[in-house]
Amino acid sequence: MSDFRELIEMDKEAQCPRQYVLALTDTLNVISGKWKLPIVAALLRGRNRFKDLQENVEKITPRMLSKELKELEINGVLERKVYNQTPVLIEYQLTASGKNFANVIDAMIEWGLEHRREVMETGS
Amino acid sequence: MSDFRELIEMDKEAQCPRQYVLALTDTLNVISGKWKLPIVAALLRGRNRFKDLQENVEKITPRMLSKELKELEINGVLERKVYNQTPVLIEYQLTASGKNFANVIDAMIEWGLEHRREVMETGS
DNA sequence: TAACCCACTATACAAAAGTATAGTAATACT
DNA sequence: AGTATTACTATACTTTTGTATAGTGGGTTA
Repeated sequence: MSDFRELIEMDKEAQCPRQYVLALTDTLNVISGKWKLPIVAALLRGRNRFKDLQENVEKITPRMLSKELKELEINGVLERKVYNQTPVLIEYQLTASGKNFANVIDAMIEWGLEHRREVMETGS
Repeated sequence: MSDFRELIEMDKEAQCPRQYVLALTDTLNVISGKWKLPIVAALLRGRNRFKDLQENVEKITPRMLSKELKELEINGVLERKVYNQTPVLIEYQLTASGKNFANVIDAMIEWGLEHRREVMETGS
């Protein structure tokens, strides 16, 4: 049985263990806001230069892109790599964790699809 | 192979299918903001009256609780049930979809735990 | 040497989200 | 009659988040 479901079966008065709350908070840091998820998705699909991201994440301004990339870097989701060629090449690459985030996106998509089926059926 | 990973393997220039985007958006509607996830978590653990939620979701004001419950109801995540007893009893119960949301929370906790292990190891 | 591309940064502003505090309406309890 | 409980609502405010628009600095190309 999974982590959280296990918890649900526990004593109703018990608190959620601190490490689970921290883990959830970390995950929310990658999801929260308008842009982080689209950026991570774009990087999963291989667009990794600043300009590529500007083009592929619809209507994001350079200010927001810059800001979000910094936060994702701080949170260990991606790495900024500078290649000292001429012209200089800067790439944003997902870390191992960043790549694993596909699992979360997947769970989200699956829930969303199933939810739509449910809503259809029950007519709410 | 999972929905999204499958996509990553596809043509890099292809767009994300619309239904996946919609599904993701639905899921984000349950996650976004400061309070929805704690409320859903509390309901999964069985606290389902307004007052219970006020006590169990730390520091939420009645205004926010009311607002979030309405949105979650509109999105088909929970149902508001009025029992015409005296005194009247009002319960908020997760729908089937709402209960399934434990899967997403689970994926999030798992990613968060694994991410912390990764960050420890690589020392970033 | 002028225009162009890349990768941003700066400033000001607008909109969305959340907080603080108080109040309401229905019923029950003493 | 007065206090308590449940389930909220109303108003005003602050904070956070995101937008618009312009500009910078290094290099490259014509």
